[in-house]
Amino acid sequence: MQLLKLFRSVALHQSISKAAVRYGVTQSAVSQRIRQLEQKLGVQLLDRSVRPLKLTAAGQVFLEGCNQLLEDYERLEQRVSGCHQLEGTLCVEAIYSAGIDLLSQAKSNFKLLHPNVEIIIEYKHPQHVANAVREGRCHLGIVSYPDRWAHVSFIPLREERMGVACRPGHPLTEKTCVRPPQLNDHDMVAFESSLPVAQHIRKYLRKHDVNPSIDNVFDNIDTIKNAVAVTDHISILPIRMAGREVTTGQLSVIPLEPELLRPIGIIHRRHHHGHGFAPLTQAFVDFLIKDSGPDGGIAIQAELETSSDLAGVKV
Amino acid sequence: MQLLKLFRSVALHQSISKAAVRYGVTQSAVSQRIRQLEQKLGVQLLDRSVRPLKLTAAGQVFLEGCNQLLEDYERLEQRVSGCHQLEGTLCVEAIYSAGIDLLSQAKSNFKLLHPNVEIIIEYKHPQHVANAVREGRCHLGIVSYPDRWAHVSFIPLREERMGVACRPGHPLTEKTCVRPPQLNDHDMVAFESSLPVAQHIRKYLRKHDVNPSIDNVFDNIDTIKNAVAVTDHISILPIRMAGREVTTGQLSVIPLEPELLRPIGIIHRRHHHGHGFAPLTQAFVDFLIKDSGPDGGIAIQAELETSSDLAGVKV
DNA sequence: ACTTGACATTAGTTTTACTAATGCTAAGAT
DNA sequence: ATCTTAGCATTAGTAAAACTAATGTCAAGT
Repeated sequence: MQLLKLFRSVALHQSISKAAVRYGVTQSAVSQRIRQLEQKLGVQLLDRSVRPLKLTAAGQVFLEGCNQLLEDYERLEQRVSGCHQLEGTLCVEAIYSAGIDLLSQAKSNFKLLHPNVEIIIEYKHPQHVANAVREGRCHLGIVSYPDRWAHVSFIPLREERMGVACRPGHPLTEKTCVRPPQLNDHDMVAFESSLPVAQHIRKYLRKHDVNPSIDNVFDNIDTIKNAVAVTDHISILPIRMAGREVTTGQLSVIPLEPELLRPIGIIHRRHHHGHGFAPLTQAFVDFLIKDSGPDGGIAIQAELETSSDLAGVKV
Repeated sequence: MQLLKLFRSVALHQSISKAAVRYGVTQSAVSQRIRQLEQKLGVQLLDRSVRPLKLTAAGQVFLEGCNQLLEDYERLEQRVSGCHQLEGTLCVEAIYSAGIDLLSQAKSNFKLLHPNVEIIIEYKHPQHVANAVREGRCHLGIVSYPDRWAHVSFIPLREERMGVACRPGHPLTEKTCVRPPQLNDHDMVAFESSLPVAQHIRKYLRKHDVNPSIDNVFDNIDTIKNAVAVTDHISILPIRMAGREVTTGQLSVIPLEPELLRPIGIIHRRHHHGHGFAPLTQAFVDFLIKDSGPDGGIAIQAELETSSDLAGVKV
């Protein structure tokens, strides 16, 4: 079953390494497992001689079968488990920037399904979120940049594409995408430098040999958006985060090229020797994973995988 | 997938230990695995408070689903693998008593499916079969009493119920079954004492405190049947082995009670680190397993399990 | 031709599955 | 009612499978 899901993931992404990220394991592990599957079936499923890899004829047939089987199995699981009506209280802490749109919607949808569940969400500085998770003061955390948080497990949710924000009518808006050199020509506002996202952006800029003048730093995305909207300054932020302001005409956002991705995921206390999540927590994690549809990041697309299949990476 | 097959096996046998035998693992392993499945689903599948155990409501639903899924998967496997037309030569050695009826039929049926395959079957003394397998002089061996053959793997096929054979009209034929004490009243012919089956029977007799007079021993079941048919002697042999003689009225066979079972199985060289059977060998093993329907022994019934699922026991 | 991203491969480690031994309990026997 | 037996659970220890980290190889883009 697990193996079928993995294969489906590889097929959908047309990539072994992407599937590996999705499942929180190494590329090597997926490679070996798929190879095993092929051996057992006695057929080549993937054509690895082209990039990106594609399915062989047998692989396509098998993919269809997988989809059917996995769907059937999920249905069976539901039927057998009998819809346990969940109740209880769940505490989640999230970084403001990633969490607010992701979670407020998820929260209300989840409560529609399980009316007796109370969900408490608090928005904090990344470090506070990680601490709260580590010390057991909340069940789950929503953060970016998994590798920064030690002693907790990480479940990837999505990767958000970053773009350049500026006021409408700004000279940059004539471009369809922005390349790093162009950033030198404009003043910027940026995230406060202790935030992981700021470090990530700095690394990107250094890599592409640009050194824009940073006029102001803020620890809060709303302030940044505000500053950009009322001045000629530009800023780099997750494209999706400015969605509302773009539709109301307050901001313009142009994609960066080459693309810069910001991984978002769930962190939780490591659970050992078979003690997984509490049922409520598990259900919410599953919900978030299904909910986090395609975005700038990992195309989760039709993959309706659940967290029980996804190994929490130890970081 | 494997797990679903295991559950199905437990459900069909209404027994964890039977399923364990079927899959060549310990009762403990099956117990743990089923428990795991139940935990993952969050439901009780088996009602263990009664003997023999029975399925809970959820278990029955799940069983149906399993059957459907496994069937679909098998179909998919076939479709994807594309019916490889097998060819080559397969050497099998078998003990005379167990093999002759089992194999001659299997051989012709198998050759119907794979006309380009040559199957060579030789009938030998048990020790010779084991040696041939161990030394790689043949691909497979058919023997009884798995635990006697060291350094090879064993795949269980069936367990044959033993009975008392005598000439028609013999006083014993009035009974519907024979209990050990009654054996004391008649002279016997027996298997040659080096044969595993002879040792097994002796153990049974000792356990039930009978000590019948054994007049003659033979290393050959046909000679025994002959001797029984033309004298007042009785003998203990696998019921199924006298099938033809019973229908033609040459012999009578009455079941022993409590029952005495003789396990029959396939032995083969142990394969390590992932190197399984050659495709042809694998196919024939699968064929034998499906072929060996219900008998006096393990009720394989509707279980269409294949050998790739069955672990070869190391003995 | 060179670089890069993506997959394969290998050796070593962690995790999972299994065994062997023992304990417990329902069903049938005395 | 008490005893026996067959069958499942449980445990600690071991074997096997899965995974990681590091390195090698090759297709596609610069």
